[in-house]
Amino acid sequence: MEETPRSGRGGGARAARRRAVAAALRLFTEHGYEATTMDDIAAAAGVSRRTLFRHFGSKEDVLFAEHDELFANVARHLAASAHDDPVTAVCAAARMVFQDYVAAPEITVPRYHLVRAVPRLRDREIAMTARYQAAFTGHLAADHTEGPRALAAEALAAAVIAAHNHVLRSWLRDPEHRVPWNRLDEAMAFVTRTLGPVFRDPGGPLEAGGPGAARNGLTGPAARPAPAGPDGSEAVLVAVYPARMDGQDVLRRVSEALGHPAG
Amino acid sequence: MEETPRSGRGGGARAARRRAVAAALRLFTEHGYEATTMDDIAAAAGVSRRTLFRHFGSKEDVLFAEHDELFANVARHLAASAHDDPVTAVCAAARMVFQDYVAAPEITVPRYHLVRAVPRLRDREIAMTARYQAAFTGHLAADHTEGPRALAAEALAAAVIAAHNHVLRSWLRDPEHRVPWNRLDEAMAFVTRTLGPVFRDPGGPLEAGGPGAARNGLTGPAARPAPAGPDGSEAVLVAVYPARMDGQDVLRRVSEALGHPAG
DNA sequence: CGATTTTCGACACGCAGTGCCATACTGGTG
DNA sequence: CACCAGTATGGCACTGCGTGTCGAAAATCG
Repeated sequence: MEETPRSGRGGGARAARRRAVAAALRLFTEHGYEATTMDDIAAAAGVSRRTLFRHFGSKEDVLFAEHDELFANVARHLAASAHDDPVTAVCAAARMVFQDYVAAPEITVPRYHLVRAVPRLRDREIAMTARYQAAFTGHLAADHTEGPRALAAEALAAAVIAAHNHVLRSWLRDPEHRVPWNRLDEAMAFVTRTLGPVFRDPGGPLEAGGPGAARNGLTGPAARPAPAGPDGSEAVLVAVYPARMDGQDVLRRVSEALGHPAG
Repeated sequence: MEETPRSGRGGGARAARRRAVAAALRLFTEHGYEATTMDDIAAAAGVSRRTLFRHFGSKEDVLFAEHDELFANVARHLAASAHDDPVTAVCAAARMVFQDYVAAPEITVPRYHLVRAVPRLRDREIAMTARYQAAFTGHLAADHTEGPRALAAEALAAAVIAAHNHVLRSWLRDPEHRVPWNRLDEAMAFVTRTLGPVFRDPGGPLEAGGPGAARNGLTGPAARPAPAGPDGSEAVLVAVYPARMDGQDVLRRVSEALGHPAG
Protein backbone atom coordinates (compact mmCIF):
# COMPACT_ATOMS: atom_id res chain seq x y z
CA MET A 1 0.00 0.00 0.00
CA GLU A 2 2.80 2.40 0.80
CA GLU A 3 5.91 0.36 0.15
CA THR A 4 7.58 -0.62 -3.08
CA PRO A 5 5.36 -0.66 -6.16
CA ARG A 6 6.62 -4.15 -6.96
CA SER A 7 3.34 -5.96 -6.77
CA GLY A 8 0.03 -4.42 -7.50
CA ARG A 9 -1.69 -6.34 -4.76
CA GLY A 10 -0.21 -5.06 -1.56
CA GLY A 11 3.22 -3.49 -1.91
CA GLY A 12 6.19 -5.79 -2.28
CA ALA A 13 7.02 -9.31 -1.26
CA ARG A 14 9.15 -8.18 1.68
CA ALA A 15 6.39 -6.04 3.03
CA ALA A 16 3.90 -8.86 2.61
CA ARG A 17 6.25 -11.12 4.52
CA ARG A 18 6.53 -8.71 7.39
CA ARG A 19 2.80 -8.12 7.38
CA ALA A 20 2.23 -11.86 7.59
CA VAL A 21 4.61 -12.24 10.52
CA ALA A 22 3.06 -9.32 12.34
CA ALA A 23 -0.44 -10.61 11.70
CA ALA A 24 0.49 -14.10 12.85
CA LEU A 25 2.09 -12.76 16.00
CA ARG A 26 -0.99 -10.71 16.79
CA LEU A 27 -3.47 -13.49 16.06
CA PHE A 28 -1.45 -16.09 17.94
CA THR A 29 -1.25 -13.83 20.96
CA GLU A 30 -4.91 -12.86 20.86
CA HIS A 31 -6.58 -16.16 20.04
CA GLY A 32 -3.89 -18.72 20.70
CA TYR A 33 -1.57 -20.61 18.40
CA GLU A 34 -3.74 -23.63 17.75
CA ALA A 35 -6.92 -21.62 17.30
CA THR A 36 -5.37 -19.49 14.56
CA THR A 37 -5.47 -20.99 11.09
CA MET A 38 -3.30 -20.21 8.14
CA ASP A 39 -6.39 -18.79 6.43
CA ASP A 40 -6.74 -16.30 9.25
CA ILE A 41 -3.14 -15.21 8.89
CA ALA A 42 -3.43 -15.03 5.11
CA ALA A 43 -6.54 -12.89 5.33
CA ALA A 44 -4.98 -10.60 7.92
CA ALA A 45 -1.82 -10.27 5.84
CA GLY A 46 -3.72 -9.64 2.62
CA VAL A 47 -2.27 -12.59 0.75
CA SER A 48 -3.56 -15.95 -0.28
CA ARG A 49 -3.14 -19.06 1.80
CA ARG A 50 -1.04 -20.62 -0.93
CA THR A 51 1.39 -17.72 -0.99
CA LEU A 52 1.75 -17.93 2.75
CA PHE A 53 2.86 -21.53 2.49
CA ARG A 54 5.16 -20.63 -0.36
CA HIS A 55 6.93 -18.08 1.77
CA PHE A 56 7.05 -19.83 5.11
CA GLY A 57 6.60 -23.50 4.37
CA SER A 58 4.74 -24.20 7.56
CA LYS A 59 2.75 -22.58 10.30
CA GLU A 60 5.60 -22.76 12.74
CA ASP A 61 7.91 -21.19 10.21
CA VAL A 62 5.81 -18.05 10.15
CA LEU A 63 7.24 -17.53 13.61
CA PHE A 64 10.68 -19.00 13.06
CA ALA A 65 11.42 -18.04 9.46
CA GLU A 66 13.33 -14.96 10.53
CA HIS A 67 15.09 -17.04 13.09
CA ASP A 68 15.97 -19.61 10.47
CA GLU A 69 17.37 -17.06 8.09
CA LEU A 70 19.25 -15.61 11.02
CA PHE A 71 20.75 -19.02 11.57
CA ALA A 72 21.65 -19.14 7.90
CA ASN A 73 23.33 -15.75 8.26
CA VAL A 74 25.25 -16.96 11.26
CA ALA A 75 26.28 -20.11 9.43
CA ARG A 76 27.45 -18.06 6.44
CA HIS A 77 29.28 -15.73 8.75
CA LEU A 78 31.06 -18.63 10.34
CA ALA A 79 31.91 -20.16 7.00
CA ALA A 80 33.19 -16.81 5.73
CA SER A 81 35.40 -16.22 8.75
CA ALA A 82 37.34 -19.43 8.42
CA HIS A 83 40.56 -17.43 8.34
CA ASP A 84 39.76 -15.52 11.52
CA ASP A 85 40.10 -16.77 15.05
CA PRO A 86 37.35 -19.38 15.54
CA VAL A 87 36.64 -18.32 19.10
CA THR A 88 36.18 -14.70 18.07
CA ALA A 89 34.03 -15.79 15.16
CA VAL A 90 31.74 -17.85 17.37
CA CYS A 91 31.37 -15.04 19.87
CA ALA A 92 30.61 -12.69 16.99
CA ALA A 93 28.00 -15.15 15.84
CA ALA A 94 26.38 -15.06 19.26
CA ARG A 95 26.44 -11.28 19.06
CA MET A 96 24.71 -11.46 15.69
CA VAL A 97 21.92 -13.47 17.21
CA PHE A 98 21.61 -11.10 20.13
CA GLN A 99 21.65 -8.12 17.80
CA ASP A 100 18.86 -9.61 15.72
CA TYR A 101 16.73 -10.23 18.77
CA VAL A 102 17.06 -6.81 20.32
CA ALA A 103 16.69 -5.08 16.95
CA ALA A 104 13.17 -6.40 16.52
CA PRO A 105 11.52 -6.58 19.93
CA GLU A 106 8.06 -6.29 18.40
CA ILE A 107 8.73 -9.74 16.96
CA THR A 108 11.07 -11.45 19.38
CA VAL A 109 9.33 -10.49 22.62
CA PRO A 110 5.84 -11.80 21.81
CA ARG A 111 7.43 -14.81 20.16
CA TYR A 112 9.33 -15.47 23.37
CA HIS A 113 6.09 -15.55 25.34
CA LEU A 114 4.42 -17.71 22.71
CA VAL A 115 7.28 -20.17 22.79
CA ARG A 116 7.05 -20.35 26.54
CA ALA A 117 3.33 -21.09 26.36
CA VAL A 118 3.02 -23.59 23.49
CA PRO A 119 4.81 -26.93 23.96
CA ARG A 120 5.17 -27.50 20.26
CA LEU A 121 6.97 -24.20 19.84
CA ARG A 122 9.07 -24.79 22.91
CA ASP A 123 10.37 -28.02 21.44
CA ARG A 124 11.21 -26.19 18.29
CA GLU A 125 13.14 -23.60 20.26
CA ILE A 126 15.08 -26.30 22.06
CA ALA A 127 15.96 -27.92 18.76
CA MET A 128 17.05 -24.52 17.48
CA THR A 129 19.44 -24.07 20.35
CA ALA A 130 20.83 -27.52 19.66
CA ARG A 131 21.39 -26.52 16.03
CA TYR A 132 23.34 -23.45 17.07
CA GLN A 133 25.43 -25.48 19.43
CA ALA A 134 26.17 -28.03 16.73
CA ALA A 135 27.11 -25.28 14.28
CA PHE A 136 29.40 -23.63 16.79
CA THR A 137 31.02 -26.89 17.72
CA GLY A 138 31.48 -27.75 14.08
CA HIS A 139 33.08 -24.43 13.29
CA LEU A 140 35.40 -24.65 16.26
CA ALA A 141 36.55 -28.17 15.49
CA ALA A 142 35.35 -29.12 12.05
CA ASP A 143 38.40 -31.25 11.39
CA HIS A 144 38.47 -32.89 14.81
CA THR A 145 35.48 -35.04 15.66
CA GLU A 146 37.43 -36.54 18.56
CA GLY A 147 40.27 -35.63 20.79
CA PRO A 148 40.92 -32.67 23.03
CA ARG A 149 40.10 -30.13 20.34
CA ALA A 150 36.58 -31.50 19.87
CA LEU A 151 36.16 -31.63 23.59
CA ALA A 152 37.15 -28.01 24.09
CA ALA A 153 34.97 -27.02 21.15
CA GLU A 154 31.97 -28.72 22.68
CA ALA A 155 32.51 -26.98 25.98
CA LEU A 156 33.15 -23.62 24.37
CA ALA A 157 30.04 -23.81 22.20
CA ALA A 158 27.92 -24.79 25.16
CA ALA A 159 29.33 -21.98 27.26
CA VAL A 160 28.85 -19.34 24.56
CA ILE A 161 25.27 -20.39 23.95
CA ALA A 162 24.44 -20.67 27.63
CA ALA A 163 25.84 -17.24 28.34
CA HIS A 164 24.11 -15.72 25.33
CA ASN A 165 20.76 -17.30 26.14
CA HIS A 166 20.95 -16.20 29.70
CA VAL A 167 21.58 -12.56 28.89
CA LEU A 168 19.04 -12.67 26.09
CA ARG A 169 16.29 -14.14 28.24
CA SER A 170 16.84 -11.58 30.95
CA TRP A 171 16.21 -8.91 28.34
CA LEU A 172 13.24 -10.71 26.77
CA ARG A 173 11.55 -10.82 30.15
CA ASP A 174 12.04 -7.08 30.55
CA PRO A 175 12.44 -5.51 27.12
CA GLU A 176 11.77 -2.07 28.58
CA HIS A 177 15.16 -2.13 30.23
CA ARG A 178 18.18 -0.89 28.37
CA VAL A 179 19.65 -3.54 26.09
CA PRO A 180 22.28 -5.30 28.22
CA TRP A 181 25.05 -5.17 25.67
CA ASN A 182 27.55 -4.73 28.46
CA ARG A 183 26.49 -7.96 30.09
CA LEU A 184 26.73 -9.78 26.80
CA ASP A 185 30.16 -8.27 26.23
CA GLU A 186 31.30 -9.44 29.63
CA ALA A 187 29.88 -12.88 29.03
CA MET A 188 31.63 -13.26 25.69
CA ALA A 189 34.84 -11.78 27.03
CA PHE A 190 34.80 -14.18 29.92
CA VAL A 191 34.23 -17.19 27.71
CA THR A 192 37.00 -16.09 25.41
CA ARG A 193 39.34 -15.48 28.32
CA THR A 194 38.72 -18.72 30.16
CA LEU A 195 37.91 -21.37 27.59
CA GLY A 196 39.54 -19.78 24.57
CA PRO A 197 43.12 -20.64 25.51
CA VAL A 198 42.10 -24.17 26.40
CA PHE A 199 40.56 -24.55 22.98
CA ARG A 200 43.45 -23.03 21.07
CA ASP A 201 45.98 -25.31 22.73
CA PRO A 202 44.50 -27.97 24.98
CA GLY A 203 47.98 -29.09 25.87
CA GLY A 204 49.24 -26.40 28.11
CA PRO A 205 48.58 -22.64 27.83
CA LEU A 206 46.68 -22.60 31.06
CA GLU A 207 49.46 -24.56 32.70
CA ALA A 208 51.94 -21.91 31.72
CA GLY A 209 49.41 -19.14 32.02
CA GLY A 210 48.46 -16.95 34.93
CA PRO A 211 48.54 -17.88 38.58
CA GLY A 212 46.05 -20.43 39.74
CA ALA A 213 45.82 -22.03 36.35
CA ALA A 214 46.71 -25.39 37.76
CA ARG A 215 43.71 -25.15 40.07
CA ASN A 216 41.39 -25.30 37.11
CA GLY A 217 41.88 -28.95 36.68
CA LEU A 218 42.44 -28.11 33.04
CA THR A 219 45.67 -29.88 32.37
CA GLY A 220 47.31 -31.08 29.22
CA PRO A 221 48.46 -34.52 28.17
CA ALA A 222 52.08 -33.43 28.40
CA ALA A 223 51.62 -32.11 31.90
CA ARG A 224 50.29 -35.31 33.37
CA PRO A 225 51.30 -38.95 32.91
CA ALA A 226 47.67 -39.88 32.73
CA PRO A 227 46.89 -43.10 30.89
CA ALA A 228 45.75 -41.55 27.64
CA GLY A 229 42.63 -42.94 26.06
CA PRO A 230 42.44 -44.29 22.52
CA ASP A 231 41.79 -40.79 21.26
CA GLY A 232 44.01 -38.90 23.68
CA SER A 233 41.14 -36.68 24.81
CA GLU A 234 41.31 -34.46 27.84
CA ALA A 235 38.48 -33.29 30.05
CA VAL A 236 37.36 -29.70 29.84
CA LEU A 237 35.20 -28.12 32.45
CA VAL A 238 32.38 -25.69 31.74
CA ALA A 239 30.04 -23.92 34.09
CA VAL A 240 26.37 -24.81 34.19
CA TYR A 241 24.04 -22.43 35.93
CA PRO A 242 20.29 -21.85 36.25
CA ALA A 243 18.60 -19.55 33.82
CA ARG A 244 17.39 -17.12 36.43
CA MET A 245 20.78 -16.42 37.92
CA ASP A 246 22.28 -13.04 37.22
CA GLY A 247 24.71 -13.17 34.33
CA GLN A 248 27.46 -11.04 35.80
CA ASP A 249 27.26 -13.00 38.97
CA VAL A 250 27.70 -16.24 37.09
CA LEU A 251 30.67 -14.87 35.26
CA ARG A 252 32.37 -13.63 38.39
CA ARG A 253 31.79 -16.85 40.26
CA VAL A 254 33.03 -19.08 37.50
CA SER A 255 35.98 -16.82 36.93
CA GLU A 256 36.85 -17.14 40.59
CA ALA A 257 36.34 -20.88 40.47
CA LEU A 258 38.80 -21.03 37.62
CA GLY A 259 41.37 -19.22 39.69
CA HIS A 260 41.07 -15.68 38.40
CA PRO A 261 40.98 -12.82 40.88
CA ALA A 262 37.53 -11.82 41.99
CA GLY A 263 37.82 -8.20 40.79
CA MET B 1 -4.42 -64.11 19.13
CA GLU B 2 -2.57 -65.81 21.91
CA GLU B 3 -2.65 -63.20 24.63
CA THR B 4 -5.47 -62.16 26.87
CA PRO B 5 -8.98 -63.03 25.63
CA ARG B 6 -10.03 -59.46 26.35
CA SER B 7 -11.05 -58.40 22.91
CA GLY B 8 -12.52 -60.71 20.34
CA ARG B 9 -11.05 -58.79 17.46
CA GLY B 10 -7.38 -59.47 17.68
CA GLY B 11 -6.26 -60.54 21.12
CA GLY B 12 -6.07 -57.82 23.73
CA ALA B 13 -5.46 -54.12 23.71
CA ARG B 14 -1.88 -54.53 24.89
CA ALA B 15 -1.11 -56.94 22.13
CA ALA B 16 -2.70 -54.64 19.59
CA ARG B 17 -0.56 -51.81 20.89
CA ARG B 18 2.61 -53.81 20.52
CA ARG B 19 1.56 -55.02 17.10
CA ALA B 20 1.01 -51.42 16.05
CA VAL B 21 4.42 -50.32 17.30
CA ALA B 22 6.12 -53.25 15.62
CA ALA B 23 4.27 -52.63 12.37
CA ALA B 24 5.08 -48.94 12.45
CA LEU B 25 8.74 -49.63 13.10
CA ARG B 26 8.87 -52.08 10.22
CA LEU B 27 7.01 -49.85 7.77
CA PHE B 28 8.97 -46.76 8.74
CA THR B 29 12.23 -48.59 8.26
CA GLU B 30 11.18 -50.18 4.97
CA HIS B 31 9.39 -47.31 3.24
CA GLY B 32 10.40 -44.26 5.24
CA TYR B 33 8.65 -42.29 7.93
CA GLU B 34 6.90 -39.75 5.71
CA ALA B 35 5.84 -42.32 3.15
CA THR B 36 4.09 -44.46 5.74
CA THR B 37 0.55 -43.36 6.57
CA MET B 38 -1.47 -44.10 9.64
CA ASP B 39 -3.77 -46.18 7.46
CA ASP B 40 -0.85 -48.38 6.54
CA ILE B 41 0.06 -48.91 10.16
CA ALA B 42 -3.55 -49.53 11.11
CA ALA B 43 -3.94 -52.12 8.39
CA ALA B 44 -0.69 -53.83 9.33
CA ALA B 45 -1.66 -53.84 12.99
CA GLY B 46 -5.16 -55.11 12.31
CA VAL B 47 -6.96 -52.20 13.91
CA SER B 48 -8.85 -49.23 12.61
CA ARG B 49 -7.22 -45.90 11.98
CA ARG B 50 -9.39 -44.30 14.64
CA THR B 51 -8.26 -46.78 17.28
CA LEU B 52 -4.67 -46.10 16.39
CA PHE B 53 -5.15 -42.42 17.07
CA ARG B 54 -7.03 -43.23 20.24
CA HIS B 55 -4.09 -45.21 21.56
CA PHE B 56 -1.18 -43.10 20.39
CA GLY B 57 -2.56 -39.65 19.75
CA SER B 58 -0.23 -38.92 16.88
CA LYS B 59 2.02 -40.55 14.35
CA GLU B 60 5.14 -39.62 16.23
CA ASP B 61 3.70 -41.05 19.40
CA VAL B 62 3.51 -44.49 17.84
CA LEU B 63 7.27 -44.37 18.13
CA PHE B 64 7.56 -42.41 21.35
CA ALA B 65 4.55 -43.65 23.32
CA GLU B 66 6.61 -46.23 25.15
CA HIS B 67 9.23 -43.63 25.72
CA ASP B 68 6.62 -41.27 27.11
CA GLU B 69 5.23 -43.81 29.50
CA LEU B 70 8.77 -44.60 30.49
CA PHE B 71 9.19 -40.95 31.31
CA ALA B 72 6.00 -41.10 33.33
CA ASN B 73 7.38 -44.11 35.19
CA VAL B 74 10.58 -42.26 35.89
CA ALA B 75 8.66 -39.22 37.08
CA ARG B 76 6.55 -41.38 39.39
CA HIS B 77 9.63 -43.11 40.63
CA LEU B 78 11.20 -39.78 41.45
CA ALA B 79 8.06 -38.53 43.14
CA ALA B 80 7.78 -41.76 45.14
CA SER B 81 11.37 -41.62 46.34
CA ALA B 82 11.14 -38.19 47.88
CA HIS B 83 12.36 -39.64 51.15
CA ASP B 84 15.42 -41.28 49.62
CA ASP B 85 18.62 -39.59 48.67
CA PRO B 86 17.86 -37.42 45.61
CA VAL B 87 21.16 -38.16 43.94
CA THR B 88 20.64 -41.89 44.27
CA ALA B 89 17.08 -41.51 43.04
CA VAL B 90 18.15 -39.62 39.94
CA CYS B 91 20.83 -42.15 39.14
CA ALA B 92 18.27 -44.91 39.62
CA ALA B 93 16.00 -43.05 37.22
CA ALA B 94 18.76 -43.02 34.64
CA ARG B 95 19.19 -46.73 35.20
CA MET B 96 15.47 -47.23 34.63
CA VAL B 97 15.73 -45.55 31.28
CA PHE B 98 18.77 -47.58 30.34
CA GLN B 99 17.05 -50.77 31.47
CA ASP B 100 14.03 -50.01 29.33
CA TYR B 101 16.17 -49.39 26.31
CA VAL B 102 18.26 -52.52 26.53
CA ALA B 103 15.25 -54.66 27.45
CA ALA B 104 13.56 -53.97 24.12
CA PRO B 105 16.26 -53.68 21.46
CA GLU B 106 13.81 -54.73 18.73
CA ILE B 107 12.13 -51.39 19.41
CA THR B 108 14.82 -49.05 20.62
CA VAL B 109 17.49 -49.92 18.07
CA PRO B 110 15.47 -49.30 14.88
CA ARG B 111 13.93 -46.27 16.54
CA TYR B 112 17.40 -44.96 17.22
CA HIS B 113 18.28 -45.19 13.54
CA LEU B 114 14.96 -43.63 12.53
CA VAL B 115 15.51 -40.75 14.90
CA ARG B 116 18.95 -40.19 13.47
CA ALA B 117 17.54 -40.10 9.94
CA VAL B 118 14.36 -38.04 10.26
CA PRO B 119 14.83 -34.42 11.38
CA ARG B 120 11.35 -34.21 12.85
CA LEU B 121 12.01 -37.19 15.07
CA ARG B 122 15.43 -35.94 15.99
CA ASP B 123 13.96 -32.70 17.30
CA ARG B 124 11.53 -34.71 19.32
CA GLU B 125 14.34 -36.72 20.81
CA ILE B 126 16.22 -33.57 21.74
CA ALA B 127 13.12 -32.20 23.44
CA MET B 128 12.78 -35.50 25.27
CA THR B 129 16.27 -35.22 26.65
CA ALA B 130 15.48 -31.70 27.79
CA ARG B 131 12.40 -32.99 29.58
CA TYR B 132 14.44 -35.56 31.45
CA GLN B 133 16.97 -32.97 32.43
CA ALA B 134 14.24 -30.65 33.68
CA ALA B 135 12.66 -33.46 35.67
CA PHE B 136 15.97 -34.42 37.22
CA THR B 137 16.81 -30.85 38.06
CA GLY B 138 13.38 -30.34 39.57
CA HIS B 139 13.66 -33.43 41.70
CA LEU B 140 17.10 -32.50 42.91
CA ALA B 141 16.15 -28.95 43.82
CA ALA B 142 12.40 -28.63 43.68
CA ASP B 143 12.36 -26.15 46.51
CA HIS B 144 15.31 -24.10 45.30
CA THR B 145 14.85 -22.41 41.96
CA GLU B 146 17.87 -20.27 42.68
CA GLY B 147 20.96 -20.42 44.77
CA PRO B 148 23.78 -22.91 44.98
CA ARG B 149 21.46 -25.87 45.37
CA ALA B 150 19.71 -25.18 42.08
CA LEU B 151 23.06 -24.68 40.47
CA ALA B 152 24.42 -27.98 41.65
CA ALA B 153 21.17 -29.67 40.67
CA GLU B 154 21.44 -28.32 37.15
CA ALA B 155 24.98 -29.56 36.83
CA LEU B 156 24.20 -32.92 38.35
CA ALA B 157 21.21 -33.51 36.09
CA ALA B 158 23.20 -32.55 33.04
CA ALA B 159 26.05 -34.83 34.04
CA VAL B 160 23.79 -37.80 34.75
CA ILE B 161 21.98 -37.44 31.45
CA ALA B 162 25.14 -36.87 29.48
CA ALA B 163 26.77 -39.94 30.98
CA HIS B 164 23.67 -42.06 30.48
CA ASN B 165 23.16 -40.96 26.89
CA HIS B 166 26.75 -41.59 26.05
CA VAL B 167 26.76 -45.15 27.34
CA LEU B 168 23.36 -45.78 25.83
CA ARG B 169 24.32 -44.54 22.37
CA SER B 170 27.43 -46.66 22.35
CA TRP B 171 25.22 -49.68 22.92
CA LEU B 172 22.57 -48.59 20.40
CA ARG B 173 25.21 -48.38 17.72
CA ASP B 174 26.33 -51.91 18.52
CA PRO B 175 23.48 -53.80 20.16
CA GLU B 176 25.21 -57.09 19.50
CA HIS B 177 27.78 -56.27 22.15
CA ARG B 178 27.15 -57.18 25.72
CA VAL B 179 25.01 -54.63 27.51
CA PRO B 180 27.51 -52.22 29.07
CA TRP B 181 25.98 -52.19 32.52
CA ASN B 182 29.42 -51.86 34.02
CA ARG B 183 30.13 -48.69 32.12
CA LEU B 184 26.80 -47.25 33.19
CA ASP B 185 27.55 -48.23 36.77
CA GLU B 186 30.90 -46.51 36.61
CA ALA B 187 29.35 -43.44 35.06
CA MET B 188 26.68 -43.16 37.72
CA ALA B 189 29.13 -43.91 40.49
CA PHE B 190 31.46 -41.26 39.24
CA VAL B 191 28.74 -38.66 39.04
CA THR B 192 27.58 -39.54 42.53
CA ARG B 193 31.12 -39.41 43.86
CA THR B 194 32.13 -36.14 42.31
CA LEU B 195 29.04 -33.97 42.04
CA GLY B 196 26.96 -35.59 44.74
CA PRO B 197 28.80 -34.04 47.69
CA VAL B 198 28.74 -30.66 46.03
CA PHE B 199 25.00 -30.94 45.64
CA ARG B 200 24.36 -32.16 49.15
CA ASP B 201 26.31 -29.32 50.68
CA PRO B 202 27.50 -26.68 48.22
CA GLY B 203 29.24 -24.93 51.10
CA GLY B 204 32.29 -27.00 51.58
CA PRO B 205 32.42 -30.82 51.66
CA LEU B 206 34.87 -30.88 48.81
CA GLU B 207 36.96 -28.28 50.56
CA ALA B 208 37.31 -30.54 53.55
CA GLY B 209 37.34 -33.64 51.41
CA GLY B 210 40.18 -35.53 49.84
CA PRO B 211 43.44 -34.09 48.59
CA GLY B 212 43.28 -31.82 45.63
CA ALA B 213 39.76 -30.78 46.42
CA ALA B 214 40.73 -27.14 46.31
CA ARG B 215 41.91 -27.65 42.74
CA ASN B 216 38.36 -28.32 41.66
CA GLY B 217 37.42 -24.72 41.81
CA LEU B 218 34.34 -25.93 43.63
CA THR B 219 34.30 -23.64 46.59
CA GLY B 220 31.56 -22.63 48.93
CA PRO B 221 30.25 -19.25 50.00
CA ALA B 222 31.77 -19.68 53.44
CA ALA B 223 35.14 -20.52 52.01
CA ARG B 224 35.49 -17.40 49.96
CA PRO B 225 34.73 -13.76 50.69
CA ALA B 226 33.37 -13.40 47.19
CA PRO B 227 30.82 -10.65 46.69
CA ALA B 228 27.73 -12.78 46.79
CA GLY B 229 25.11 -12.19 44.15
CA PRO B 230 21.51 -11.34 44.94
CA ASP B 231 20.73 -15.01 45.14
CA GLY B 232 23.93 -16.18 46.74
CA SER B 233 24.61 -18.71 43.97
CA GLU B 234 27.89 -20.47 43.50
CA ALA B 235 29.42 -21.83 40.35
CA VAL B 236 29.56 -25.56 39.84
CA LEU B 237 31.63 -27.21 37.19
CA VAL B 238 30.53 -30.09 35.03
CA ALA B 239 32.30 -31.97 32.31
CA VAL B 240 31.17 -31.70 28.72
CA TYR B 241 32.46 -34.20 26.23
CA PRO B 242 31.72 -35.37 22.69
CA ALA B 243 29.33 -38.24 22.18
CA ARG B 244 31.82 -40.49 20.47
CA MET B 245 34.36 -40.41 23.23
CA ASP B 246 34.75 -43.55 25.26
CA GLY B 247 32.72 -43.39 28.45
CA GLN B 248 35.29 -44.84 30.82
CA ASP B 249 37.89 -42.57 29.37
CA VAL B 250 35.70 -39.56 30.00
CA LEU B 251 35.12 -40.61 33.55
CA ARG B 252 38.78 -41.15 34.30
CA ARG B 253 39.79 -37.87 32.75
CA VAL B 254 37.21 -35.80 34.53
CA SER B 255 37.98 -37.58 37.75
CA GLU B 256 41.60 -36.66 37.34
CA ALA B 257 40.70 -33.10 36.45
CA LEU B 258 38.77 -32.90 39.69
CA GLY B 259 41.79 -33.98 41.64
CA HIS B 260 41.13 -37.65 42.22
CA PRO B 261 43.91 -40.16 41.73
CA ALA B 262 44.08 -41.64 38.27
CA GLY B 263 43.56 -45.24 39.46
C1' DC C 1 -29.56 -64.16 30.88
C1' DG C 2 -30.16 -58.90 30.74
C1' DA C 3 -28.20 -54.22 31.91
C1' DT C 4 -24.35 -51.18 32.19
C1' DT C 5 -19.96 -49.62 30.89
C1' DT C 6 -16.20 -49.59 27.92
C1' DT C 7 -14.09 -50.13 23.54
C1' DC C 8 -14.04 -50.29 18.70
C1' DG C 9 -15.14 -48.93 14.01
C1' DA C 10 -17.20 -45.90 10.54
C1' DC C 11 -18.28 -41.47 9.01
C1' DA C 12 -17.66 -36.64 8.75
C1' DC C 13 -15.04 -32.63 9.46
C1' DG C 14 -11.21 -29.05 10.04
C1' DC C 15 -6.80 -27.88 8.98
C1' DA C 16 -1.78 -28.32 7.50
C1' DG C 17 0.78 -28.92 3.56
C1' DT C 18 1.56 -29.88 -1.66
C1' DG C 19 1.02 -30.25 -6.74
C1' DC C 20 -0.96 -28.21 -10.71
C1' DC C 21 -2.33 -24.71 -13.73
C1' DA C 22 -4.15 -20.33 -15.06
C1' DT C 23 -3.31 -15.53 -14.34
C1' DA C 24 -1.22 -11.60 -13.42
C1' DC C 25 3.23 -8.65 -13.22
C1' DT C 26 8.22 -8.08 -14.08
C1' DG C 27 11.94 -6.63 -17.30
C1' DG C 28 13.94 -6.95 -21.85
C1' DT C 29 13.61 -6.92 -27.12
C1' DG C 30 12.10 -5.71 -31.81
C1' DC D 1 3.64 -0.43 -28.61
C1' DA D 2 3.54 -5.41 -29.23
C1' DC D 3 5.77 -9.44 -27.91
C1' DC D 4 8.07 -12.57 -24.97
C1' DA D 5 10.59 -14.93 -21.35
C1' DG D 6 10.76 -15.48 -16.20
C1' DT D 7 8.54 -15.08 -11.88
C1' DA D 8 5.26 -14.28 -8.22
C1' DT D 9 0.57 -15.00 -7.18
C1' DG D 10 -4.01 -17.14 -6.51
C1' DG D 11 -7.40 -20.68 -7.05
C1' DC D 12 -8.33 -25.50 -7.01
C1' DA D 13 -7.94 -30.12 -5.81
C1' DC D 14 -5.84 -33.59 -3.23
C1' DT D 15 -3.37 -36.32 0.50
C1' DG D 16 -2.83 -37.02 5.25
C1' DC D 17 -2.99 -35.95 10.24
C1' DG D 18 -5.89 -35.37 13.99
C1' DT D 19 -10.67 -34.95 16.26
C1' DG D 20 -15.72 -35.17 17.32
C1' DT D 21 -19.62 -37.99 17.05
C1' DC D 22 -22.47 -41.88 17.00
C1' DG D 23 -23.93 -46.62 16.60
C1' DA D 24 -22.45 -51.39 17.25
C1' DA D 25 -20.08 -54.90 19.62
C1' DA D 26 -17.74 -56.72 23.38
C1' DA D 27 -16.51 -56.90 28.22
C1' DT D 28 -18.07 -56.56 32.93
C1' DC D 29 -21.46 -56.94 36.48
C1' DG D 30 -25.75 -58.56 38.74
